[in-house]
Amino acid sequence: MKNKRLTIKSMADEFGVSTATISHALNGLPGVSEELRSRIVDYANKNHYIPNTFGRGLKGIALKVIGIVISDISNANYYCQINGIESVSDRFGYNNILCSSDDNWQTEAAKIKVLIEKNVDGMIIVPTEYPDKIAEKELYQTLEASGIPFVLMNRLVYGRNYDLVKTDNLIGSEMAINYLFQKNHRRIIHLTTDQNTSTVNDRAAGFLAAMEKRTGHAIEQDVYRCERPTVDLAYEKMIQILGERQDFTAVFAYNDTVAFGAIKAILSIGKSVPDDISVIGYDDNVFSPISQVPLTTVRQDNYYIGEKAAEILLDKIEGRRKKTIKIIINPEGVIERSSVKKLDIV
Amino acid sequence: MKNKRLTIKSMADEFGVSTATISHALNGLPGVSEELRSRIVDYANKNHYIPNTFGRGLKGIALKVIGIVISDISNANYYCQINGIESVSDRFGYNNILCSSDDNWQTEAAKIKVLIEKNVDGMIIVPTEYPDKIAEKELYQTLEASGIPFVLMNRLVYGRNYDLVKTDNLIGSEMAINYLFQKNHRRIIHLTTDQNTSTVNDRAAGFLAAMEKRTGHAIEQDVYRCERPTVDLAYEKMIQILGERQDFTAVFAYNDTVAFGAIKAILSIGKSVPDDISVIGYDDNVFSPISQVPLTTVRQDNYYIGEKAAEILLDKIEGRRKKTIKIIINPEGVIERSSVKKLDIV
DNA sequence: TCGTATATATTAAACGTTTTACCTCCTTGC
DNA sequence: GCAAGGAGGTAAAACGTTTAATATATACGA
Repeated sequence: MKNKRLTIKSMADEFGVSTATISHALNGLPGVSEELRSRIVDYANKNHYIPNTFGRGLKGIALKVIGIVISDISNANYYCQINGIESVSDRFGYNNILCSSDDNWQTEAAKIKVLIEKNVDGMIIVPTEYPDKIAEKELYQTLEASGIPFVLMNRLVYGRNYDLVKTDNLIGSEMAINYLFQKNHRRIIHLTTDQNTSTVNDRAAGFLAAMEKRTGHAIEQDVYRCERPTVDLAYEKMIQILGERQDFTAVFAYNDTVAFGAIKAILSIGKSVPDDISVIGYDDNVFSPISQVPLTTVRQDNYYIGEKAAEILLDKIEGRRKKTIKIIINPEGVIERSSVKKLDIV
Repeated sequence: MKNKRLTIKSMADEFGVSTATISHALNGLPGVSEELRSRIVDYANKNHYIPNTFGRGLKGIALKVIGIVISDISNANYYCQINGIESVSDRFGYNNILCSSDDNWQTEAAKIKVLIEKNVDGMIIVPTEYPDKIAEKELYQTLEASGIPFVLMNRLVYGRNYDLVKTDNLIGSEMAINYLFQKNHRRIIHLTTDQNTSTVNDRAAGFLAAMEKRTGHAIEQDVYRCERPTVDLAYEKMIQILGERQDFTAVFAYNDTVAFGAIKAILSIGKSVPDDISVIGYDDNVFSPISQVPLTTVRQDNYYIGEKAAEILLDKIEGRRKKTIKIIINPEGVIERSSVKKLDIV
């Protein structure tokens, strides 16, 4: 009893005309009388005709769909980026399909393959880390072989030269450190994660470079890593750090979520943020203004990043651009709230 | 120079055999010598062959894809539900495509139509409110005509009898009110939103019913609505309320995000939460434990909801279930944190 | 040696669309 | 009265895959 979907052929039978005529009528092509056309169109609407993608796709018609593969939908920042993407894809008449890789490379590879199979017209990918370099190579070869244009967002893939839109995390870190120095902090640690993404690495490298520049020597041991950037794992790591040393006055967190975990840990041992220890985050999460201690953090324009990525992708899809391009956007700066205290000069 | 994708036909030419042989080899069907099969399979792997969905789809082969249309990807709660869905769809070998309607009915209708066009095997939908009832009818007729099974999640569509998985928001509200009464609160207001979804309506109705039960009379005027459930809009509304009256001791918020806005407003006029005014939320957001005032809130098992929705959908897709089913899950209860104070008995 | 399996491969149709080339009628202008 | 052209339509191929039906060669048992 399964509802058989309306097809061009069935309508052709219904009207006693050829499939070509139905197709022409529905697509507004010449060669059909106005009278017949309107009868056909009315019938199609009344019966909720939706063209079969497979039939169309096989004819090589662009379906105007772009696939987005992000690393973690639970991260509120992506929401802005996705909005940015949607604003431009809407403008060009494209639809988006969103997949989350959950920062798992196997999931990512699977989702990308599904998108290739589904013949999306292009992809925007936030690449995850591949511990298995052969699998990574495999995936990108498949992607290239598919001929589907794609743009990387936020993170680059080491050793590969693809289109890319991201912020300059080195500069972002420098902004954070400069801000802390301005507030007279000198002993600063960086709490980040074990992931080997360019974002993580750049923010850590930026931290070390800025410390080097300011103090003449960067201390690798001041960089701490929790397994993944969650509140709970950051909390645990911070507890551990506080057990080992308390000679620092400020924590520069990899992102706001990590900062939340750090703050939770500091408060839990009876210390105050920012009176005892200052914390600065990165990303300007929606919750940062209303978190336990409203968070001072480095802000980047996520909406703009999404827009740019989509623009480049559409240029590629529609043949307006051939050469690969990398867009590196500067962070907007430090948003001041109340998690950093100005110290007296020592 | 666009990379032509590898096709069965091109491989048939390459090997000097028929397309049937290639297809059999690749699909592990009998009728091909082991020697030839392995040469073909090797060649396909080496050249990153990915079968063309359009060709397969046209043959009526299930692609094992389910479409998820949620109302708001920025809402962290959906993340758990999506995880629940993925856990079961993974188990059955299905992939997910995620779309966000942004709580906009036109967007929702557009995305659903794209999913129908793409011939997904099923959908899980968190339906938004349609001010235009004709458009709503239109959409659901199209959906039914498509023959694609779907399950509603979280919210029902008024006047329609579809498969559904949701929690009992009436009971959730009652839990919140009971908890507040236990803490000796008697004068309670409800801050919710203008949206006409079943979730909003049920939580408000639950509030009024519980108040009626406890006090003998429910006061419609104790229900306040901001336009949409965002921190900022809830903040504004709460500021306005506080300007009009301060005769209540507790606020029951529609969800945690609204609660955050309410708390922000109360603090901003120099009052304390919970010492002056208590606030209870709903949803148990990831940020609720670490918000400005750690939030006491009603918790529901979102992962389980996602799982159930996916299970029902897959039963429908694979023909194990015919009749429509509604699963109404009880909320887990109130999670106690520090935004509600126990009052002295008056 | 024949008939019969068996293994291996092919042919051709089918799925739903679009599109090119073609057909038939009717106007119109000369 | 006829050519040219337009309007309204059809036939058939093509896209990439799967699959039922069929073909061929080889091996085997009797």
